[in-house]
Amino acid sequence: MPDFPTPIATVDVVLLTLLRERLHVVLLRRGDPPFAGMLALPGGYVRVDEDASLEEAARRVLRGKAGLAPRHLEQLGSFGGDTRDPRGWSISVSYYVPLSAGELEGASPSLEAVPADALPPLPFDHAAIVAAALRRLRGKSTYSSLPAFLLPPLFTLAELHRVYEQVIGTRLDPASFRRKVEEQQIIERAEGQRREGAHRPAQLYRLAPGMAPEFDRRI
Amino acid sequence: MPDFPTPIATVDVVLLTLLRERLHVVLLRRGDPPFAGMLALPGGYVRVDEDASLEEAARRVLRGKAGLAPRHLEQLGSFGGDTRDPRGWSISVSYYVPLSAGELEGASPSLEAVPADALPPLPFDHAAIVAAALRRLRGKSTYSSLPAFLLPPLFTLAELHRVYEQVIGTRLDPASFRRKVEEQQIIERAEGQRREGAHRPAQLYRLAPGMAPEFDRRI
DNA sequence: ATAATAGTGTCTCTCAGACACTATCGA
DNA sequence: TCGATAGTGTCTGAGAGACACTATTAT
Repeated sequence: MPDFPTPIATVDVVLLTLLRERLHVVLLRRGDPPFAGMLALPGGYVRVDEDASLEEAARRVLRGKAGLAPRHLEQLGSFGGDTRDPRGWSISVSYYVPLSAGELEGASPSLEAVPADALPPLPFDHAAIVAAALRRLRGKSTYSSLPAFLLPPLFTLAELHRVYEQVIGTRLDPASFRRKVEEQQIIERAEGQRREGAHRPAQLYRLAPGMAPEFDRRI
Repeated sequence: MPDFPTPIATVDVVLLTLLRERLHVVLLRRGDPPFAGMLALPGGYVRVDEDASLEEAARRVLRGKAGLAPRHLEQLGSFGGDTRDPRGWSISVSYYVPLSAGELEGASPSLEAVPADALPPLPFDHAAIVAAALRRLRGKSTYSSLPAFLLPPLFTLAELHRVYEQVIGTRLDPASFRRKVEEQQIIERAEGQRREGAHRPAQLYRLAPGMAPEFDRRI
C-alpha cells in the first residue's frame, strides 16, 4: 500500500434529457459544502466498502441521490487535478446518461432540469464535464442509437427523427433517415400505433434488444 | 475530507507501435510486488505532490519509467474495482500512446515490445485495458490521423497507406486513400523525397501542425 | 530496356439527399 | 372533402472502389 497521500476519488453523472424539444442537463442542488446550495452534477465518493466497480459506484449514486436506474450509462472520462476541488487533489470518474422525460418524472423531485445552452455557473469543473458529455452525445449521435434513449421505450419513427435532428443540430431527410435507421436494425417494430390528431397513425418501434448502440454507417 | 478509506489511484499507459509491419504493445517488466517479474503496462501511482493533473501524472510516469515524451497521449478510460489489484480497491486511469519505431529506439532499453496478437499473461486487468486500447485505435483509425503517429514525423503516402491497412485490417484502394487523405488536409507536403530502390522516389509528408486528429469523413 | 514502386485519370456503381407521391386518420 | 402527419418510390449527383494508365528511378 502507498504510504503517501492519495487523491479523493468521486463519480459524477451528467444526466441528459429532452424537454419541450430542447436538450436539458439535470442537476441537483448541493446540500453539503463545498459549494453548498449550488446546482451541480449528481455525484459522490467512491465507497470502497459498498461499490464493486466504478460503474456500480455511479449506479449507487444515481439510485441514492436521484432515484434513477438508467437504461444506458456510459463512461465519459476522468477529470483529475489539484485545483478542481477545494478539498484537495481529486479525481472525478464521469459518466453520462440519456434519459426520457418519463424516467425523469419518476425520479427524485429535487432534480432540476436546465437547458443545455443556458447552464448556471457550476462548481468544480462540472462545466467542462457537461461540455464533454454534450460533445460526446452529439458526436456519437451520428453513428449510434444513443438519441433513442432520450425517448420512452416505445416511439414512432417521426419522433426518433425529430430527436436526432435536435441533438445533432441539422436537418435530416425523413426518407433517408427511415431507410438508414431500418437498415441498421437497431430498432424493431413494436405492436400498436400511436394515433393523435386528424392524420394517419404512426407505427410504434422499440430499440432492438441486446444490440450494440453503434451503427455501421452514419445516420 | 472523507473519513473513510479511499481507493488506490494509478495511471497506466498502453504504448502501441508498429514493428516489422505488425502492431506491438510495449511492456515493462515489473520490479516490485505485486506481480514482480511479470511484463505489465508502464504505470504508477498518482502523486498528489508531483502531478498537477491526471495527464501530467501519465506523462511523468512515461518520462520516468520509459524515457518517453510522446507526441500523442489520449485518455482511454478508467478501470476500477475491488478485485483488480490484490492491494485493494484501485482505480487505473488509462491512457494510450501511438509510437513510431524511432521513438521506441530512443526510449528506455528495458521496454519490451510484444506482438498485439500474442500477448503474454498480464497482471491486474491489463489484458482488458490493452484490448480496449486496440479496439479504440482500430475504431478511430477509420476517421482520424491516429495511425500517422505510428510513423516517424516524415513519411510517404505509401507508408501511411500501409499503416492504415495494417491497423484497420482491410485493404484500402491506393487512389481513394490518397484522394481522401489529401482532401482532409491533415497531412501536408514536406520538402524532400525518399529514394530507396530502383524506382520513382516518393514525396515526403508530415502531419499538418495544430490539426485535430479527427477527419470529417471515413478513410 | 526493364523492373519496381510512386502517383493519376477515369469508369462505374452505390448510396445519400431531394422531392413528389400515396396512405390514413379526424373533422 | 380537406388538412394533417405517416410513410414510399424514384431521380439524380457525389463520391467510393476498381483498375488501367503514366512517372521516375537504379540497374
